[in-house]
Amino acid sequence: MKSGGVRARKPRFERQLPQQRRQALIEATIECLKRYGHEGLSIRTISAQAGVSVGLINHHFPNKNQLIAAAYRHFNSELVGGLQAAVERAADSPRARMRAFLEASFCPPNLDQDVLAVWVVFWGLYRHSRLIQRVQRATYRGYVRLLRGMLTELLAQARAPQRRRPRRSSRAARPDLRLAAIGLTALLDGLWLEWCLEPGAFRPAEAVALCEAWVESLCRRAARS
Amino acid sequence: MKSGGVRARKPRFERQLPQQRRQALIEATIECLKRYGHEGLSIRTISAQAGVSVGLINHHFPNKNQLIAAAYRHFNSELVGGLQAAVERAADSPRARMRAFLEASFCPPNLDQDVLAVWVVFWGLYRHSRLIQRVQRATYRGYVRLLRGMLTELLAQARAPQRRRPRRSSRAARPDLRLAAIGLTALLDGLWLEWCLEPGAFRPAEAVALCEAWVESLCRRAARS
DNA sequence: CATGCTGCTGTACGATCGTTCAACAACGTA
DNA sequence: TACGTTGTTGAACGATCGTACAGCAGCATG
Repeated sequence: MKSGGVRARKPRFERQLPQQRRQALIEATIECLKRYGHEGLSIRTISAQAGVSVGLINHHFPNKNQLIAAAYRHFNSELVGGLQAAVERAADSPRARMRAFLEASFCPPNLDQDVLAVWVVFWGLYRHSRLIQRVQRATYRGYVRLLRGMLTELLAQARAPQRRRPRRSSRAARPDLRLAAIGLTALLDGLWLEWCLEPGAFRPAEAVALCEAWVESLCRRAARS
Repeated sequence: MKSGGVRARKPRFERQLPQQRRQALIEATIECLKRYGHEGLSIRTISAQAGVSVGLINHHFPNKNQLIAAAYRHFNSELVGGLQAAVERAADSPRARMRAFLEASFCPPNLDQDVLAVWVVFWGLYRHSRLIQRVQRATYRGYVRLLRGMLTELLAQARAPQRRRPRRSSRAARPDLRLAAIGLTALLDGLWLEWCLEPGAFRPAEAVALCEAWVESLCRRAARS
């Protein structure tokens, strides 16, 4: 019994600001995806996870698909934001920034079997949901920009010591460099996928080493003009 | 009117052997996955696609999950079988066999957006279905054996010209070779994924070239003992 | 303490899901 | 032609889905 004679009746629910509640529902959605996969994507499962009633979701989101799209947007921007923060936290050298990027890619919370499971469910929705496609395009752009920015930094530095004035516009990368960039992305994604599927096969540091070796050979080729 | 006075009444359905019907249902399942994604995985959608009634599926399969697992098994073995056939069709040189493997990997019917969509749905089921996990383990083994076989062939040939008798057991590959094999798988899968997501980004032949360059540098390192 | 706004609850509804099963009918066989 | 086997149909069942909505109740305000 507390605070004198005042009735200590516990409220049956707590009102929250729409913004906070929306965020909680988004996080509950992702948690359900981690736990139950595609079957976790039901209004009742999500509302139970969030500790609210079934009706609340449609009070904050026009329909289920909008909630899922919002969760996808959140999940994407968490990834890109985390990588970007890691890069900005690193030293100023282009090589150190690339290393920070790679290490963040092969670290929790990104390197996680549950996280892969969530991605896979979202990818499964991609083909048949315009909402998901829109979110994908919007966030993937940030990822590509981040990675491409680091690569051009690196290549500019690799070329610089040899000749002061560039022979061509630096925007038009030579075809093998374009291919090498494509290969780096593929290697990165492939290693990430492989580790999540079979975490015992290799250590994260080894994945970083493989990617760095690729980048290094790329720089050597660039230096050879 | 045909064949004289005999009633030409069209039968309402055609009886088929269980084996044939099962196969037809499996193919209808995959077709539904290509068309409708995860939402295509319903008894009614699949039976409509196969042109049969809703009850027939449970006559040939104990339940829906068993049908899906059978479809997954079929899909997997089609992939591995196709790759294996391409390898065996190739010339006898290890390098030619590897090239055939890579070219088959970056060709229809494997290199297809619809096919990726089907894979993604299956992967989404993986975590929460023991049936799918069992099928995955059984078929993935064949894929790994095929790829590893070609790599050991290649490396054995690369080492042979230099020293006749191997210094160590050829089974215990040196750590960087093991890593390189992991990297090749990642590069292969990553490029495949990337192409399916964005078919315009590069040509299949370029993907083959990237993988072959990786294999070549791997052979060079092996030759250096 | 009374009032109003609105976040929130929870029942209800129609649609669709996987599965069951009794009846039907195609087709080999006698 | 009649029969028996069995592949096949399709209605029906209970469960669960997403959504709607009328009313409850938390909390700031006066």
